[in-house]
Amino acid sequence: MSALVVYAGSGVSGVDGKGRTTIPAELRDSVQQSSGANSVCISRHSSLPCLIGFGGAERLKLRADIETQWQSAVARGDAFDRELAGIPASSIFETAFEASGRFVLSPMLKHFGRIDDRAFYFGATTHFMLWNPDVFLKEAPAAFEPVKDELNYWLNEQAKRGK
Amino acid sequence: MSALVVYAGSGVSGVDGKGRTTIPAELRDSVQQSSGANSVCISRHSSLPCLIGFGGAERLKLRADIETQWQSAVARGDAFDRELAGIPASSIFETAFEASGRFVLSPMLKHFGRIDDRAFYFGATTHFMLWNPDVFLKEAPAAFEPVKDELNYWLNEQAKRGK
DNA sequence: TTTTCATCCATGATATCCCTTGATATGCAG
DNA sequence: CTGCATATCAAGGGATATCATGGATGAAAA
Repeated sequence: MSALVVYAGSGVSGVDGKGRTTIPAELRDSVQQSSGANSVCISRHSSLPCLIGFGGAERLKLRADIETQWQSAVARGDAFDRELAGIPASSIFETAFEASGRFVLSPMLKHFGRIDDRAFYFGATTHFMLWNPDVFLKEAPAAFEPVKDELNYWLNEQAKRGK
Repeated sequence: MSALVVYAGSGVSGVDGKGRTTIPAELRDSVQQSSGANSVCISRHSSLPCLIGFGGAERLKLRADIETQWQSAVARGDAFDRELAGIPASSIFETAFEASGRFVLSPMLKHFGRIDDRAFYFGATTHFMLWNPDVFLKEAPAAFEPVKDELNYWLNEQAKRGK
């Protein structure tokens, strides 16, 4: 484990009545390499109405980063509240996914990620994001403009194949 | 791997019903030398209706760069948004090609690159470009004028050989 | 018992791999 | 230079694996 991986690729996946959703294959491979197992970490985004996901190595990295921030703050003589800094990472949920890449989105994650019956997955190099497609098109910041093109492509494809 | 190479040479290659296309031999050698493997990165161009390509493992380098930037930002006490920094690299697609140099252009890349049943490849030193021949002749900026001559040469050759 | 939840199996559609083929390029001997 | 054998090229086709998803099974909780 602990390999440096790249999260890339995108796709729209369904979310069924049980909250089950499938991570697109390309992203799933990255998550597996990062975790060394069939396990994915999902977390609320700190400011945007979406979820973020990554493998186990990234989670450990977040922990290590806090130590680094603390040490360099001390070295500069700045204040750094390690307790506060650790709170965001505490809402990361790690769940197992089956061989097919499918896992259960808890009702709470669905709530905070505003996920309904479809999820738009896309890699962002160091992690991946999970949006409600409608919310993404309407509310994602300008920096995501090229990714909106991708989503529109997928929605078009799905429409062509009859829903 | 990771050698400094020059992408040069040009050619027109077919794109079959499965989206399969062959990188011309000369360019393929550069890609192999650059990546040390049978892997190529393809990406949308940021402003032109074409695709750009280069050796594989480039994405991994971008990820490593982001980590480096993050670390030095932390050391200086600066802010660094790792999430946003990862977005541009997310639209680079890495794919393996077979020994013959053939790989699959995903439907999405075909869409954004406006590729139909033929692809015009040409080296541009630091990378190579991939155009729909018709689009290239009609819409490429003036700077590509000399390259248009090359394309016309290839199209002439193909016409002579029937088809 | 009834419900809940995770694991396992089933399925149709699609993509990936590998072998083949015809055309062209290259090397070498006569 | 000519002729032939070999290597390499681009492209086609088909068996097989993988994808995403729907549903069934079975164990533990309510």
